[in-house]
Amino acid sequence: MPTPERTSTAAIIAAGRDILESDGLSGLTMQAVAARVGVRAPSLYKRVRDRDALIVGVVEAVIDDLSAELEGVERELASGGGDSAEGVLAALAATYRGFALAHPEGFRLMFTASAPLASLDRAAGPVRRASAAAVGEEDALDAARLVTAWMTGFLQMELGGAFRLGGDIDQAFDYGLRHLLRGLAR
Amino acid sequence: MPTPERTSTAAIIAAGRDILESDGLSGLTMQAVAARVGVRAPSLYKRVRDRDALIVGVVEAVIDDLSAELEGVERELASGGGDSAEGVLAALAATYRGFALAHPEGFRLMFTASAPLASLDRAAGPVRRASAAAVGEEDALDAARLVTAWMTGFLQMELGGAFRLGGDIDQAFDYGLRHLLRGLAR
DNA sequence: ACCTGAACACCGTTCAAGT
DNA sequence: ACCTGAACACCGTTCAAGT
Repeated sequence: MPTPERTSTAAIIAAGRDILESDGLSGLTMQAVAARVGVRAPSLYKRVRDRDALIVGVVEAVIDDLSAELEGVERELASGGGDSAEGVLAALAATYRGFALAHPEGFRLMFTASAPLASLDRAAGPVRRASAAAVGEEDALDAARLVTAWMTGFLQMELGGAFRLGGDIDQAFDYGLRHLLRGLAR
Repeated sequence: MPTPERTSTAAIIAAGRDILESDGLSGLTMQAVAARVGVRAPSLYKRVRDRDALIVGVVEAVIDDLSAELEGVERELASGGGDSAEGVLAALAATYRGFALAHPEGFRLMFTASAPLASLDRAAGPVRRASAAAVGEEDALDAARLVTAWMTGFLQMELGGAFRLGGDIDQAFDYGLRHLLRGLAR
């Protein structure tokens, strides 16, 4: 006899994201997720293969959100017109940092759990296109990797508390961005 | 009646590092470490508070090794003389990358598990001093953070397979280093 | 003094049985 | 068709009992 579904994959992923941010990766247990969506842990296996697959789903959702934010900035600045490629890169960097500080656990997980290639590709698009505008198509990939690697490493360090030695973090971010763009200028 | 010790903290940490590199963090269990040093899991609690403390000990040992390598490069180039600050930074970056590729799990853990401040401070020394020589004392900390963040992010991405989209990774590293130094040049 | 078996709590996962 | 209790394997951790 058919029974109505009591939850959904989307609800499970959403619950996973909430729990991840509040309790960290170790708190992201099948039982915690099940309790939040109102079923027992074994029922989750109807929708996700195992805990690893759930984590990948969560990471994918996080990356999609980040992509949407970056694409939004890209669109705004394009429609406004008159923005230099450097200005676009600066805006993307600020957005990237804002996202990391707003979703620290999800951001860290992006580089721990292996996300689907398509997600990463989409997220890399805006910086990649702004880099092409700044340095030309030939060096675009290398330049985008330079910018992305710096942002990623900086935020990893900021979130991990590696900047405990002092100094102004906002200023360090600004210094890094300025000198990075200077190194890329043609 | 006193009994001779059958293991030591040093042996436990060393076993932890081996297991970490071969089986990853999830394989680093108390039982696996105990088996490797020849005791039962409960005996480990005589020397380490819990699994988290063991992980911190492993990370500290990894950072100390990295620090020693970086200091070795610093010493060599100083005694050789005639090396520009940029040359020293390039050599340190190559050493940093070599270490990450040789000990990928340990390297990743450096930014996941929170290491003691003193360890991080020591590891940051060589890049910090080379940066001071390159850009002057006032901007040294910001410049060192720019270089370190880029290296860290780049390697995090390389190890995590975020470069699956193609392109030559060695060339991307070289491109990044060159343009970074260009951005820092006075 | 150090080591161990036994025990407990907790988690991931499977599966037969319920509706 | 979906959900659940029961069960199993595995892990971290504690502790009384061994030597």
